Amino acid sequence: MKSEHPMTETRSGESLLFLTDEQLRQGIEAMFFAYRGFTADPDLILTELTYGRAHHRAIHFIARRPGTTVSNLLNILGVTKQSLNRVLRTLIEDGLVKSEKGVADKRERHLTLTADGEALEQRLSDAQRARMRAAYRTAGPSAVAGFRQVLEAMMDPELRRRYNAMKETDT
Amino acid sequence: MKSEHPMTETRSGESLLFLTDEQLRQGIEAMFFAYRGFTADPDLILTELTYGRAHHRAIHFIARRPGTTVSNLLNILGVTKQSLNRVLRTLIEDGLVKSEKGVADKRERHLTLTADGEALEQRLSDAQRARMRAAYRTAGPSAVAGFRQVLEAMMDPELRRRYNAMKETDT
DNA sequence: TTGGAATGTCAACAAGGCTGACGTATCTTG
DNA sequence: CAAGATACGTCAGCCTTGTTGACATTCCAA
Repeated sequence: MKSEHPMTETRSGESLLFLTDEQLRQGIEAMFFAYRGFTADPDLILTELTYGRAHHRAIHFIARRPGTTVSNLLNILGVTKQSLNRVLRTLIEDGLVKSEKGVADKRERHLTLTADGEALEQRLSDAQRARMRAAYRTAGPSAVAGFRQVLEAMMDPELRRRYNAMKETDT
Repeated sequence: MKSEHPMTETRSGESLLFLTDEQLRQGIEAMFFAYRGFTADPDLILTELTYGRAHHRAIHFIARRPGTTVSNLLNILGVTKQSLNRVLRTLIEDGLVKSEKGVADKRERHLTLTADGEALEQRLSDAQRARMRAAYRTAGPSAVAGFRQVLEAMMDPELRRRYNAMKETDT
């Protein structure tokens, strides 16, 4: 079970090299280390404001879908409403997010960023995009395409659906 | 600033499409959603054992580097020794990890998995690899190469160094 | 009019980060 | 050999962010 020759090829010329346990393990570690880098820059900004990643996530998706409802946000973020509510409350108190009763359905709360909220969102996403941009530049366009394909294939179906819905409906 | 034509090409035929803010934002969201999938399967197993991701990370890197020291693990994981120690203590108490005084340097503790620890490590990494393998199959070999390139470019230099060191020295 | 959906909120708890302070072996170096 | 540095463990306390459970309010829709 230990060392099947790594250069084994199948009939159709499709390499199996990248499916060895060792290759998969390297992919796993790459995800682990890369995710640390992915969050490192925004985290610095958030810490100095005594916010956390949860605040960032809320701000990100409110920015992406201005006027979104609480329950929609709950579905995207995959946390309990109590957890989200704690974060939203501080953001609203601090004047970064505005919560407005729905017009069609007055039970719903529609969330939007205030001017201050947008300013912070810009700071955070600029920081995060800078690293992403550098990585994209280093790796090149075709690597980026592959990167996106693998990530998408790794998502749970329901989240993949949401992810693609987010892409399609352009703001 | 809003809608530069997305198909703009530069002199060398290098597409800038993948560097637009919108493309970068999609990459950011892809990372977010994919990481959820990435951790979902091991999390299920861990929860039923009343362990968390912190335990998984420790187990993973001890498995990868049997006999590694506490301080090496601290550097890889990027947490405080108090935090790591809390996790290690439970793993040792539960008989999954063995901690032994160093021979050359008796201050050091060398960590290895017990048979039970290896069994759990197998369960966890099988679950995580299954999803990774499926994603790799779906996306194909060249996508996988790109995936790895972008992730590596996204890491902090110090972590990239550790990541590559981990690859080179084959167990 | 009534059931259920959407939302908010209180309380209590746990995991897993963090800092700070200390203690104890054990190396290493002057 | 003495003194300082290093590796590790641990106690205490704090924070964020997740959880469950219970309950109130508002309002849509059948």
